[in-house]
Amino acid sequence: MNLEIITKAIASKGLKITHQRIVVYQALLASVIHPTAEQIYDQIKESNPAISLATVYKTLETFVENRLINKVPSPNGTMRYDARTDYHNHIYISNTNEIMDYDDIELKEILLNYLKKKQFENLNITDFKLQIKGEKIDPIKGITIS
Amino acid sequence: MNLEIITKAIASKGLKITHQRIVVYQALLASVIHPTAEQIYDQIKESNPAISLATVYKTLETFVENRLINKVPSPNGTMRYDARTDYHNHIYISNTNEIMDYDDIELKEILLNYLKKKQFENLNITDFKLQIKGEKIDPIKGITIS
DNA sequence: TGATTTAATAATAATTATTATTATTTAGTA
DNA sequence: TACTAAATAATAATAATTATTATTAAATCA
Repeated sequence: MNLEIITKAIASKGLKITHQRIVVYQALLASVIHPTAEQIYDQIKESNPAISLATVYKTLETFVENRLINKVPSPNGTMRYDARTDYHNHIYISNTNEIMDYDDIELKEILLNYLKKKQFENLNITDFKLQIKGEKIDPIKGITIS
Repeated sequence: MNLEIITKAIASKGLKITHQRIVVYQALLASVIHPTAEQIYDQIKESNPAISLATVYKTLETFVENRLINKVPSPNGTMRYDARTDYHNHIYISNTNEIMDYDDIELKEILLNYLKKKQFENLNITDFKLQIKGEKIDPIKGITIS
């Protein structure tokens, strides 16, 4: 991923460009599983052994506060992180513990339409998404993927 | 809530009827906020000071394993519990930290239709729900409810 | 550019939420 | 009623996350 894009994204939120932030953001952008803070830490520590786990947590929280990334609660209770901030949905895969993105403009339209039609008294809707839960099937053996 | 219904529900899963289980299940059924284990513990301990927090956790987990109740991950990372097992959606209210049920047959139909139409390769969908996030509005003052 | 200021980080302690352990108690059943 | 397996209380342990503080680095500005 382009380093310039990364530094610009961080700077655009008025945040200082630091090596740690670049590395954490880069790792999150490169991941497709919606990693935990610890998974990001494990991934970056080989090439950056000086970065501490607490810094990873702090950095991620800073990004979330500045709406550069999103937090995703997962069914097993640990927080996951998502570099995407545009509209999309998630599929939680229970047998691999992955969280995958699910994109479909049609779905977004359907949901927007639906919510517009309905009345929600005294409630200001700030977000909505279809949460799909499923299990990956090994096409040969059936559902046995760990 | 009817004690007989509660004991029957517990027994229907082949679980022993204990005072602790009755009290925990009763408290969950009576709650509309989708409480945490600790909130249930706080609520029941006045009339049942001998029940320990660990028992509340254990009891809830037993209920979840036996599909008598459901676990609901929340945006702030702590687990919430839900006595309902029939199809319904949730609205997470960020300014009060409540989780509310949202029921609509039409929505269920829309989503079922949609998912049936789409192809998900190598994925067995086990659950889906619309996750709505919002904030309660004080009709007089605007959004200021804590 | 170099000094200064302010924010960020590393190291680690502390906290919170949850799970595990084990001795004791209890529910279901013979 | 007594037996046996399961459940509970008390508490220790663990996992995930947050707080603290001394140190370091980035941005500002003279």
